Amino acid sequence: MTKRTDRRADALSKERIVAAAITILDAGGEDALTFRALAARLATGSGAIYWHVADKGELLAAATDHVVTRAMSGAISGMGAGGVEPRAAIRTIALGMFGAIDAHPWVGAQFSRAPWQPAMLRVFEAIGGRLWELGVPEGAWFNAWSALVTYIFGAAGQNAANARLQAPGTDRSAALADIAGGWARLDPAEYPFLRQVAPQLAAHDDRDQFLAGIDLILAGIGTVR
Amino acid sequence: MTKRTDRRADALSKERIVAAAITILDAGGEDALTFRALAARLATGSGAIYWHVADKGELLAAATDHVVTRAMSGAISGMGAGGVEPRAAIRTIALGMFGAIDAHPWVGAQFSRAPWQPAMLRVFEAIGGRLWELGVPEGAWFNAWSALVTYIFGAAGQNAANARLQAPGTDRSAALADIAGGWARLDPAEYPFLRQVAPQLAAHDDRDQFLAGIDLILAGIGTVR
DNA sequence: TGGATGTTGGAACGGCGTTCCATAGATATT
DNA sequence: AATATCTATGGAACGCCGTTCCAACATCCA
Repeated sequence: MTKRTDRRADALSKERIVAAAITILDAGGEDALTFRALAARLATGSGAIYWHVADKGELLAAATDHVVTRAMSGAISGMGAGGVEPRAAIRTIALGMFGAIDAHPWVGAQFSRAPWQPAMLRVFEAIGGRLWELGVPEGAWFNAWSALVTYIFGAAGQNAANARLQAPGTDRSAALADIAGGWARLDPAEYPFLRQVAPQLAAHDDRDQFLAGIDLILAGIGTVR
Repeated sequence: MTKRTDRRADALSKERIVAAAITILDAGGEDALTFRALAARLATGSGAIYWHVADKGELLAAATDHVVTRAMSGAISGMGAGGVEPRAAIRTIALGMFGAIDAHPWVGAQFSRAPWQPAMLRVFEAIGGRLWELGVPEGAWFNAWSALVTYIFGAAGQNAANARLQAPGTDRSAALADIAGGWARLDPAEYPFLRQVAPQLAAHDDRDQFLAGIDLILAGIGTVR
């Protein structure tokens, strides 16, 4: 019925459409993904795309799912067979998500629009499973899990947002130095703290910063006994 | 020059436009805010609005700034004059942001599009200042501050996203029970953790959950000495 | 009083997501 | 083998969006 033979060598399919969408998203961000651009790239009409995909939301969800799935399997395979210390495993998983969103900033905005996606469940489970291994007491499972997951996706998403709103040409450290410079020039009476940490804002590494947050939460979880 | 007299009793102004925008956003979400709807509500044309506001981005930024400013002053006045335990103060500020985003879910999406807004700086400073009072060692200031701020805005934003994508009529607990039910029916071999915590997902309170995360991070910060 | 200047509001433009539909290719039926 | 049916295609058209343009009006200074 549906797929007895390929009627054309370049037949459309949801997979081909999602792949093209990811290419466009990576190249030009979320605004660049239009059904017209997609149709042009696939040498077809926009109507044909709607035969395989319900709407733009489903397309973005499918693209996100694809990226997250790849990142998760990459992180897991990177850990090899069992025996990894649970805290290290959590860091690896978190970094996997961070890296995926960093490489595909449009994914960051997508989390807020479609949580509970299948690929996300694997991430959720992976984090939760390691908390078990850590010996977190049962009463604290949900809170510990929720804090970690919230932080991971929140931080990665915010990082992607920063990347997204940066002018394409400019480099990150210059933009950051600009903001830090602004902080350093704030009123000392009203903003003593921001003035104080401005140099660290300018110098910080997003990845290290992200991991430091993970470690703080893990340390907090460690106090629950 | 600009404002010697009011030429009309109902003269347009950025304040009136922003107020109308907030009303529309609260009533119908981000999609409902269009320049046509805004013009209709203000009984004018879309062109007139552009005389006071550069574009939709500036309008959303101004609306966000307004809401955050109000929430912050509310949180601060709620604490009375000095002497509040720093951890309690941090919880109050965090809850203020959480409440603001909960009441105006569209604000959640805005953070990612325009961080570094003036109102945000006050929040940033308030959190940082309390870390000082807590006696966090200087080397840990930036990490502790960053983790807290990231968590607060990430969690509040995700919570708003969940609220946003819920059908207007349906109630929260039913939707949550649906998702929890799905978790409970997952493959036990692949998703043991999610099956285990599904009941807690169904029963949890977003606010308590949010605060539990704050407390975990504060506990983690407490281990840095 | 008469330009100059600060505002207004509605028409128009290009682009978007989506729908519609005529049609071609593949399969099923006789 | 001929016909009918169904899957899949691609381009035109619809309504809405953000934004720009501009003719007209209100107010102010000379």
